[in-house]
Amino acid sequence: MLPNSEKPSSDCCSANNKHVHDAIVREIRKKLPHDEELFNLADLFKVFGDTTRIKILYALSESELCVCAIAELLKMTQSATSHQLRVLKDSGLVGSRREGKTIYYFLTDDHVRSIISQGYDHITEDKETDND
Amino acid sequence: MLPNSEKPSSDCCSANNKHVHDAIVREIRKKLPHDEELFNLADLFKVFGDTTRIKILYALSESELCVCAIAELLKMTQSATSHQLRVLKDSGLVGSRREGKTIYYFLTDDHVRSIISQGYDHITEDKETDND
DNA sequence: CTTTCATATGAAGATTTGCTCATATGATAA
DNA sequence: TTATCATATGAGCAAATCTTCATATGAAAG
Repeated sequence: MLPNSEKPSSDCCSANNKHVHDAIVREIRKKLPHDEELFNLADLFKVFGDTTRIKILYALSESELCVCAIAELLKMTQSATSHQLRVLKDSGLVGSRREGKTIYYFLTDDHVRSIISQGYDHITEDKETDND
Repeated sequence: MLPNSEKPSSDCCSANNKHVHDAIVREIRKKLPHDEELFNLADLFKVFGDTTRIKILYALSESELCVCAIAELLKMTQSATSHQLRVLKDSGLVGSRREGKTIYYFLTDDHVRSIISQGYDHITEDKETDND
């Protein structure tokens, strides 16, 4: 939290009063990560932001799987599955391993499990925030 | 992990061999959360999957802020900011509080901080997974 | 080599998303 | 009440996204 002297003031936003919260804005801007990092962060979460991919990640957290098993699990085309696996692999969340003609996918680290787990905690808490 | 008897077999996917991994698929399907939960989970992460919203969440993790302060911080329109705040509020990640004409937004719980923090950990690890 | 099988990929179409613009709402001041 | 200020919201457009279809690649079997 910011020191008291910089607490938001209620008269704000009119052209001549804009400087009132300029101080706070500057203060917070200093603390924000750089745009590139924020962009990468958003990009990472974007990967989690799709039901198909979440399902794949969940499945892979149980066992490594070949593409056709995943496709069958998702009841989706092999093609669609493969496209999504590419997204997951590009993001570094999953890796792959060849065994003959088959290619197995697996989670590369435990961040995936913990991120999903935190998200799961959030949605399973039925906490209503009725601030209107 | 699945018991050894259910480990993926390398001959899979041909029409007559499909049953080979049917057992694994069934096993994993039992362990997956219901579609609705997975959908909600993806929806939650979708909220984090945008640079603007990540920036807002990061900012609010420092201090509650009024809309115009956030808009100024993001160098974005008041309208665009307000639209995104609505998304954040609908997802339950932020709440709002009125003080005169001004409306202050704030984080509703610490899941936001921990989820972002986990994501940040992931992207700042320069771990190359070169499994092709 | 040729065929088959498991997977990958490019193009295309439908849907979703994030911003802008104009306007609405709701609280305060005059 | 009327004017003003902070914020909210609906419509519309451009860009991103996800799936399908057709086809390409690459390994193993014949």
